[in-house]
Amino acid sequence: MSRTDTSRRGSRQGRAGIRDVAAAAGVSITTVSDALNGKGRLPDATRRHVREVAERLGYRPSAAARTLRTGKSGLIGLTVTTYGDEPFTFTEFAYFAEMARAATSAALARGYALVILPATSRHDVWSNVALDGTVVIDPSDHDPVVTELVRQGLPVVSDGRPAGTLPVTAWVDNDHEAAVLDLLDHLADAGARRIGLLTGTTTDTYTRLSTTAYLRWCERVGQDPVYESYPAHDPCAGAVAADRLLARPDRPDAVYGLFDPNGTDLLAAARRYGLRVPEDLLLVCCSESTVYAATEPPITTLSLKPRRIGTAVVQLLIDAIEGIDEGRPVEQVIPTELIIRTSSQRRSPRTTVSAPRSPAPD
Amino acid sequence: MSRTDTSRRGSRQGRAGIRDVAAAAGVSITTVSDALNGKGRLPDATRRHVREVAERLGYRPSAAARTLRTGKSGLIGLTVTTYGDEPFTFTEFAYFAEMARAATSAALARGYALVILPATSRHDVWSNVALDGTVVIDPSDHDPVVTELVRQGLPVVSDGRPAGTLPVTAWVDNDHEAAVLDLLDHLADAGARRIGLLTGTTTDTYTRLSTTAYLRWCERVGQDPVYESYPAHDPCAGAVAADRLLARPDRPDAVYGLFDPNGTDLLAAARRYGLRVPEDLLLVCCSESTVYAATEPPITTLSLKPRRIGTAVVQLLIDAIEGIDEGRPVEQVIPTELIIRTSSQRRSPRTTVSAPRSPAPD
DNA sequence: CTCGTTGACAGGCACGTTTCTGCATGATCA
DNA sequence: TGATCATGCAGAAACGTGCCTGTCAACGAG
Repeated sequence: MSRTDTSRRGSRQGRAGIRDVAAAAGVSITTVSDALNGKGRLPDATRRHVREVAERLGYRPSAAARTLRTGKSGLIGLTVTTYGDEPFTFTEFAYFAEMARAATSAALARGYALVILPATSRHDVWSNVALDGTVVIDPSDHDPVVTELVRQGLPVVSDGRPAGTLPVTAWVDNDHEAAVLDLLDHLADAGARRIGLLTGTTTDTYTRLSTTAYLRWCERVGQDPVYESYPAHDPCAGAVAADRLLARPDRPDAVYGLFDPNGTDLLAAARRYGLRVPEDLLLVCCSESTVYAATEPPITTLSLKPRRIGTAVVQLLIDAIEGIDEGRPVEQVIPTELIIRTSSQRRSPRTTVSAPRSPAPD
Repeated sequence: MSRTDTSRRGSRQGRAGIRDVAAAAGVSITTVSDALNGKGRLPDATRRHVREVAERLGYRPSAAARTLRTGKSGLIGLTVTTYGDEPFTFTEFAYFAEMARAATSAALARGYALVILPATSRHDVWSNVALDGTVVIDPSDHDPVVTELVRQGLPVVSDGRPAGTLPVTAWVDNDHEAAVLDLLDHLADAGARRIGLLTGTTTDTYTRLSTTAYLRWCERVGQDPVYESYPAHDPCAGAVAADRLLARPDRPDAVYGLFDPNGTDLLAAARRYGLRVPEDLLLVCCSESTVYAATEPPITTLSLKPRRIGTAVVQLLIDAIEGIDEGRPVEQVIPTELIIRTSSQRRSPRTTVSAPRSPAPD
């Protein structure tokens, strides 16, 4: 009758299926599957023969069918928070790029691929992709996306410790408080008497922890806090805030900027006010950019080691996916690195006779 | 008998399937599918009822099953060339980040998600993900990945015009030659007598087109070309090459750097040789970074408009996927933008007698 | 000679959708 | 009044794998 015969309709539109391979090799579908996946018990001769035929036909197994059958897609979501309607904010470019790069490499090495999914995506896109797990960057408190993912039984690993009771599978983060305290001590050692802070108005964990660490340090050494906040996702607001900070009557003689562009912004502001770096103003900012190695003067930066974070996050996630994380710790702290350059080091006290710069030509 | 009854094994592991929804709503599977997808002819009452039940059960359709059935996954590959074992080279950070950001947004707006897939990926990863199409950034001549994808019948759109006979579906690019010619004219207008070039040793299209445009311009105006090449993927080589360029006996009085970090590198080199910018040396580099707005002095940059490119590439690709590109052009040229800052503008010609700098103190 | 055992494969079900086809029911119309 | 048609839904066939369950031959042991 009209039963589905072996030839079907002849290799359907150019793409060869497992059936075609089986027919061409003169074996059954099971044998083909086993031969290609290294399972079952087949003599090497058969295995080789099947592989040859598959290669000749250009056979590529259907990812969808395999995913449907096995329940594993080999896909990992990379969720980035959004400001406005664009994914990942401008000030995090270097950090995000490095982190994503490392995460991509790490995932690839274990046979997984990354899918970029902004947190505020349309729901239909989220449900349209089969994920084995998700990496969430800096999840906000009680993130609905994370909650939904966990409810579906998917492992979720976050970059940045989760706020509140967010039920992530694991997380990776720096010890932001220790890093800030260290850095402030470094500035104080270099001779800073009053250290200012350029921080953000957002409530994310990084900003919050760094700022409270700063305030605690101030309290400990008995310095009045002097800081300016600005919306970090606005590319222009940083320059204005830097200017404001240096225009204050209680102008600091050292500044730490929490965000990547703060270094150039503060340097520009210092020039406007005729302040020499590092003689009159010590400067440190948190950045992954290498431009600060070539500025005049080179600026000391705090690196959060995004490469290591990206790698660690993916490893933890894949471990959870493959179920080999039972006894493993669910949180991992990556050390930061203070890259000390000219901007935070006072020369030997020869500066007493340095030529006077033009105060403020413009 | 042991026929598959309606209850099956009871909503299988927490995840509700379409069957469960059908049973709970007292309708057939077809009705559920039609109700949720807005197809078929159902009264609003039924549609609403089914949606309610689905919502109550927390039903999420299986992406894998849908993909298997429809042949569309809603996934777009984003292929980046790799140098070494890490995806996308360091010098392209800002460009890549902006481009990827725009591409992600554009894809999302049309219901697609992006999968990051380095070109040199293991083959098993490539075949393990069901793609509807792929964006390729700067494909090399006769790229095996592109060839393979096209052979599978998948649309491929490239950022950067394909070299040789690479069979891409469509491509988007800037008019690099026109951009360089424009930029050199701008430098000449600003008073440059001998313009140097900082270029790369790689053979990618961008480098090649830009360099030949430079050579053509030199020929046209009768200037001897003076340029240095370096491997652009090496983060340190740029500084060395910049230094070499300014150390030459036929030192240029204006330089265009093809890559993002060249601006700070050239600025640092200029300082080392005591050259004032722009008085003694005019500077332009190709970059998307905003740091050049705040350097001392601010540096003129050529922007390749990665946002527009990312958006255009994705639009073209999705048009091809959905088959609405029949009459459309398969190539699209995005205009560049020269962001003119202090580094390429000479003040009123008062510098005619600029003091001779110390040639090479170190 | 029979029986368990092992190797080498084939049959067929299930994964969870989408969608084509088909079957009722009532309304419309010649 | 029977034929035509739109409506509202159900059945079931795919989609291409992976894998569980058989079958059949060969073979050594009792």
